[in-house]
Amino acid sequence: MLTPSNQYLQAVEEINDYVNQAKCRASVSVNSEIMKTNIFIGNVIIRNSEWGNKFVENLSKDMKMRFPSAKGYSVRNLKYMKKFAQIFTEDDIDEYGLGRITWSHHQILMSKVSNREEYIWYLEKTLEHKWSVDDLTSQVKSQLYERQAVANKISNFERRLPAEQKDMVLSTMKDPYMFDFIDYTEEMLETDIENELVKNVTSLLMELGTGFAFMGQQYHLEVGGKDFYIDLLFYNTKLRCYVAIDLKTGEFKPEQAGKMNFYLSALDDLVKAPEDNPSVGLILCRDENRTIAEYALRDMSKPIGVSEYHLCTDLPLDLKNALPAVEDIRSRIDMKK
DNA sequence: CATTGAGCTCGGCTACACGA
DNA sequence: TCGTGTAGCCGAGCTCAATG
Repeated sequence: MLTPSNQYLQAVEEINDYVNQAKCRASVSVNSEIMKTNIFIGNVIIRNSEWGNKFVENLSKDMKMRFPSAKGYSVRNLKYMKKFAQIFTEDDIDEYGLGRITWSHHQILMSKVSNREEYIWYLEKTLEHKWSVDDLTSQVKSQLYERQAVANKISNFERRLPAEQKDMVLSTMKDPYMFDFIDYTEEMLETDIENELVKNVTSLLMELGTGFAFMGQQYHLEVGGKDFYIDLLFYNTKLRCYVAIDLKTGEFKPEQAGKMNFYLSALDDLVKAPEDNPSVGLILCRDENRTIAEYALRDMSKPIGVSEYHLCTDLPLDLKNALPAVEDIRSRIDMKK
């Protein structure tokens, strides 16, 4: 076989890119037409349905009779169309790229998100991170919007990071973080929680957000002949910087900010490459005292943020009591044997 | 060819809203 | 107040494409 020349490979690549883009444009345009149709049907429903006239139910039956092979005329779906038309107009399809996510994504957003701004925020995140319907469902359930977009986060990023990095870091940071994937018991120490997080590193990275790569647990730094260890160290490929995480089981204490400041100085000197952005620190605690945290961060020279994290046991007490105990379930299983 | 995952549609259950 | 309509939530089952 002939060795393909660079020019040949380039030509193949060029065609490949064009075809892929064309496929993508075609599916977006087909999907946009579906959205357009859904808004149209939705508007017809809005105009005609009155309380008690069973318009949606009858329409569903008739459409199914007229188009026996067509799907999507269930009562439930017609109601989604009605809701869709109440939220968006035809012009919004292009403006917000409504055709770039599937109807199932829209169903999730319609059923779980009440305000339009939040809806559009999730839509943009879905496109950005290429979330599947299930990904989107779990992100909406974890109230990502409240935690990431509207949360009043505690940090000194505003003053300690260059403008172009600041916004990206702030939009990456969450408050609180949800570590509900680990099995928490009351007697667990910081290191136990940390070990559990590392054990479930896939879930941890998912919760931290896109671009995070795990560098190590108890990351070793040697300064002035002494050993120091960073709880968890990550590199974020989008932010192009190291992210050091310090995990605390109690409430936030001011000295933790000083310690983090020291770690970040060491990290910037010893590990950071010249082309990397300044390293960022994140102190995670069970309870953030906003006033203390804001004071403590004010005079730190390095960019540091403070967030709370929640574990699965942070359930309201009455809910916790309503759940059966492990022994309870076990005894019932034994009974069945 | 079997398996797996994503997307899609549907129906059951339930709580709430409406109006006679 | 009560019967009926509406909407939300969740799981089942299906298709289709990718993968080994």
